[in-house]
Amino acid sequence: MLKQETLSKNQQIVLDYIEKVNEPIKAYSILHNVQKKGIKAPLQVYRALDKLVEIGKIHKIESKNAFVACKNSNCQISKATAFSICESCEEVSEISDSKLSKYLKNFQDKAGMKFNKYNLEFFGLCKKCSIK
Amino acid sequence: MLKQETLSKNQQIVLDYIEKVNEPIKAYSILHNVQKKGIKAPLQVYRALDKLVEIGKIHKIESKNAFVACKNSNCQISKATAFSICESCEEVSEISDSKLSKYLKNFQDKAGMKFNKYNLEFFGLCKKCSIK
DNA sequence: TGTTAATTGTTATAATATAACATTGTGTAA
DNA sequence: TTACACAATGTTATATTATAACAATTAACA
Ligand SMILES: [Zn+2]
Ligand SMILES: [Zn+2]
Ligand SMILES: [Zn+2]
Ligand SMILES: [Zn+2]
Repeated sequence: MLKQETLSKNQQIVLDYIEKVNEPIKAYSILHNVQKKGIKAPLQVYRALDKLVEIGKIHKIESKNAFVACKNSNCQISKATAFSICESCEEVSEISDSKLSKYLKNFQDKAGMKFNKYNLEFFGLCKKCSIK
Repeated sequence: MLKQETLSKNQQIVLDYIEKVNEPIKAYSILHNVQKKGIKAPLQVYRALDKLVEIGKIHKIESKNAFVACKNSNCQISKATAFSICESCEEVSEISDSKLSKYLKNFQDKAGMKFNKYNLEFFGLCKKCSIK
């Protein structure tokens, strides 16, 4: 079987919504907002989320248990993600920095262990919030 | 009031247990294991965990919702953490690499945003598992 | 077309975490 | 010492996040 190139109905509904809101959103919030489209149960949302994460269309912000659309055409496999998170207004943005990703992809620990995947979450104050 | 230098009873019980098991452990698993010490409710565990994270005695492994004792005397404030996680055996270890931490502490995003805190989780196969 | 795997639908439940409120302990200063 | 402020505790209930189990349907392929 070939790798799917089109999303299934529920996957598309969930992705459309996540792309529309354009900020990290939680699973049950997605559920409430797509019920009019016929998705009724948490599992339908979680299954779509799992697949969308797997194919790199969305990422999970682990520290928030929230999901956000990928903004970086380079990370379609979702194996190398970095985010900045404002501790005041909660704004999250995906970092796309080739130097950083190169550095991290090549990182080895002291035992020589290499990694095929990483997730990095930075916390600080965004521009808006640091002026206040 | 001076900053506390001794842990409270529940904080000490929880920390003792986490240090003893020496691997990431989940809150409810901690609860089950410290009930004989008089801790009866989830909140008692979560409150201790919150404090221990805050003072850097333990860290939360976000991708696993688990807690692990700090192995790195340099990160007592818990603001710069990095872990390696084996995708096969689930082994987790804290990375202490001054080059890496220096690089990340000084990282700025393209908008010039600087960060006072980060958490990095690497995934791969540990030495044992990559031989198999 | 028959076969396999992916997706869906549905109900129930597990696992993780916090709200709310009353009580007790502990350090500090008048 | 006593009174105050704050940290920590105890307790019950509930909120939030996520998965188990199983039946039915749909899509891709040989
Ligand atoms: Zn991305
Ligand atoms: Zn902000
Ligand atoms: Zn540490
Ligand atoms: Zn391993």
